[in-house]
Amino acid sequence: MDEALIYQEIHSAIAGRRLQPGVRLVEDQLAETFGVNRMRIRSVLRTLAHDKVVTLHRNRGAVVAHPTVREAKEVFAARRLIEVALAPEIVRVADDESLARLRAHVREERRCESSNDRARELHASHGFHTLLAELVGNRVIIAFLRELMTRSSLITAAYERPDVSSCSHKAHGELIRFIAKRDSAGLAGAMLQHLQQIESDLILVERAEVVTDLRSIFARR
Amino acid sequence: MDEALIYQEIHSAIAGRRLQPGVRLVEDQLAETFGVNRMRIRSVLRTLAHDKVVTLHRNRGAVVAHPTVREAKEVFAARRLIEVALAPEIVRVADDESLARLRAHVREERRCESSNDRARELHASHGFHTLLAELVGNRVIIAFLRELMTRSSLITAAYERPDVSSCSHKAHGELIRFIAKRDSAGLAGAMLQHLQQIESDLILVERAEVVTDLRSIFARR
DNA sequence: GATCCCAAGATTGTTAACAATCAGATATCA
DNA sequence: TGATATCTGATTGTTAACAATCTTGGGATC
Repeated sequence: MDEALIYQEIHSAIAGRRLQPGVRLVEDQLAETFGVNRMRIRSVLRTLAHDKVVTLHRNRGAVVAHPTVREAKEVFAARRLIEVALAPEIVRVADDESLARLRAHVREERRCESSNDRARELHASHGFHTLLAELVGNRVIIAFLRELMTRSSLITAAYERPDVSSCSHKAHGELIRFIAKRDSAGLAGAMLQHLQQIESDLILVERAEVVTDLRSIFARR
Repeated sequence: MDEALIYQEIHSAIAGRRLQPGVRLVEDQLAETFGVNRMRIRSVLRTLAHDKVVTLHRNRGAVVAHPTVREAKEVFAARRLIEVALAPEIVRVADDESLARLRAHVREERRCESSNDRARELHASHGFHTLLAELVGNRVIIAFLRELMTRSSLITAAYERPDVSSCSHKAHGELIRFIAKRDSAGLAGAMLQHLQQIESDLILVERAEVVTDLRSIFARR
């Protein structure tokens, strides 16, 4: 199995919430799972760590990254900066075909939302933001935004409210309407509001480390 | 020697133009140079490749990356997008101490320019742009900008005009004046112009591969 | 009953040897 | 001479074994 494929596989498992923040990634297990040598896995884990998707602890292996509150805020600030700045570019390049692609994507989002699979729903929602960058076509920006979306997935997994009610496809529909009107200022404003809404749907408060040591919990009794 | 240090060392050698685009990076040589096992080097080279600082060719090793013209244009477009969007943030956070740091940096740039060491001059100039991001303090943005500056170094090394006459410290002085006036629109405009100037100082035309096979050149005679 | 200590097992980190591949040199033939 | 095939050395890719380190569980001690 190719190294790039293993990277993709683990990456999408994390972005798709099949691996939650904090989960340990044991080299031997992964090596056996993908039928490759342990060295391949080590190399992939290094790369993922460089992307802030996993965290490496010396002599103690890799875990799925658990973003700090500060990191979460910085990621969202970066998204606001870049995605809002992208608005004029999007309006500039968007043609009828682009609009059709965007609308098709929102329909897909609605389907995912009604499927009651939160991970799938979020994946579709994030795909919309990446798609906007893809329309502009700058691969550097696309790569940045992909990274930010992956990290957003981790952030959501770590800090999501229990009582979520996102409906981001509605916000996305509004964005499309501004693009169709070629209103870049309106698009920028709506994008800013949308991103602020997403962030405010989180509980960005540092929690105490999840205690796995049951003994210390029940010691009092 | 720590792996992070080796990464830093090679990275700064490339960013500082001591290693030109296209230069081969032989694992054994690097391993001996840094007094470590070859595996360490392999791992570092993978990471550098992921950063687009080196290019890996299967079974043929690593070379210092030689950005394409398209890549160069995309990097500059990304810089315009991000650095211009950063203007309001910079004006918002900049205090007297920030201005002092910026002015000190420009003085350093002037010294470097008079030293007639083009690599050192460029390094100082790039440092100014990174410093602006550092003032804002968002580590995600700082990382993005660092990456963009490194890639800009490679682009300059590959596509610089022979008759350079940058004087970027003058443009930087102008930026500082806008910051001092708290004029974020002016800062944004000046930044855009500055970045366009830098790009137009390059010759962004794809060249034929440098021919190392002298025989094919002199075959006609 | 709580705390400390130590050993065993599990896991990661490192190394050196071997295999596969490529580039350049040499040999072969028209 | 020029084109093609083959060989050789250099370099990269892979593997398995070994070393170092951490975690866990049990027992000794207070």
